Amino acid sequence: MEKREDPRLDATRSLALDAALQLLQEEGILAVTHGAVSSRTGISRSTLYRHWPKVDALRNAAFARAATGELEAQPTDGTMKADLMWMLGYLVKALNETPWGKIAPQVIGAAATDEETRALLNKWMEDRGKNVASVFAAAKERGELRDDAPVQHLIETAIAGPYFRKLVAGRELDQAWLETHVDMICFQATGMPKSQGST
Amino acid sequence: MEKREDPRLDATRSLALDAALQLLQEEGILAVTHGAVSSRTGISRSTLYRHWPKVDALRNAAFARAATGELEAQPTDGTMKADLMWMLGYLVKALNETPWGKIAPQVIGAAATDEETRALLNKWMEDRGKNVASVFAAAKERGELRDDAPVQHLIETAIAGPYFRKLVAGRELDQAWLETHVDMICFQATGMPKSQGST
DNA sequence: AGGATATAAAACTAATTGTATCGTTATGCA
DNA sequence: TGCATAACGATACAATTAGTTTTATATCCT
Repeated sequence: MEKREDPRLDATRSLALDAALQLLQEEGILAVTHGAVSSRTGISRSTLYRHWPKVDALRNAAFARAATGELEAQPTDGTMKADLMWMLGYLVKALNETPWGKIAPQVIGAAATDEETRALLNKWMEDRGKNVASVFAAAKERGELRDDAPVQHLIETAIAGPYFRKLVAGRELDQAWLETHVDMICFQATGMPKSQGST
Repeated sequence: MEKREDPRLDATRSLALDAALQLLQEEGILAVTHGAVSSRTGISRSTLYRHWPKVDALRNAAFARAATGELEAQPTDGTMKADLMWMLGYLVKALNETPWGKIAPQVIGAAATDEETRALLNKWMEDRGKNVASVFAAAKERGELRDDAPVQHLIETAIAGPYFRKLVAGRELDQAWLETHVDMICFQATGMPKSQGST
């Protein structure tokens, strides 16, 4: 009995947010305005205002658009090093190659003054935390972890590395760096200087 | 032979930037406008425009204002743990208690689209890196480091921890967390599960 | 087919950015 | 001390942007 949603609504939303995300990446958050999106899409300004009555709503929607579709169910076999390489490699790839990597700094900036953006960022971070936590859980199962390994802190550190390097320090994330990072985490977790490689 | 600078110039700059920084902390970067600063200070809008012809220039100046006066020459004696606790404690304090902590997320956001802001942030990060590097250098001198300790990576990790936790993840930096963090770095650097404490 | 609703077009207000002009006042230097 | 310089204040103005309102047209669901 539920009425079907008018397909025009979603068509407009989708078209508008694609353009908004593009603007966001190319010219920054300040360039995301109803007028600019209208110009790019041909959608009239009044329609855009009906969908997102305030410019902040439009910008938040653009942020949210970039934060979707990143998760995937995935392998958890082999050594902790292999698992971490995969999981953090996934994160690195997201930062290097998806819109999220380009706009995350601006999300961080906006989160400082906008509750909704803060919530979006928290959710994203929480999801990353769960991903990495699952790797540690599997490693514990296998008995790879030393007894007093500070697991919570290591999870945070594992994620902090790529984020800080790319977004705050503005340096590059390549495969060599990632392996150094993962080796560090593994050493910390297992107490063993080097696990067997998996370049 | 150099002409003395008109003291009114610096008085205006100082008064205006104090207000700008205040606005930045209270309402975010978008609230920093010539009009708003004029209202707070009584300085006329035309004068502000003479000092900072574009709003970006004003905002960058406000950022720069927050990034000054943080460095200090300081002790480098005792164990690496003590040194790190001091050095990173200093960083934590800056993030928790100075304007920089409040505005850094917005600096990160602005750095994504503004060259000048990026340069400011890079400079800040570089200075932090040097601080922490000096601690490692002293530790090496003392023979505390294990041979294959990934020093560069550890420096980055030491700084990444507080920054990520506070600015990206939005969580709190307290003394207990800091000690966990420092213990982790020390373990990594020395290979010893726990150095002697210095809470 | 017909009612409901999404979109388009346009006019309008208010705020903000930035420029330009002019008179006033304080400063530095001879 | 006096005077040229230049910093400041006031005002008016143009251009852009955010946001509202109204009316007409096109599209969808039942």
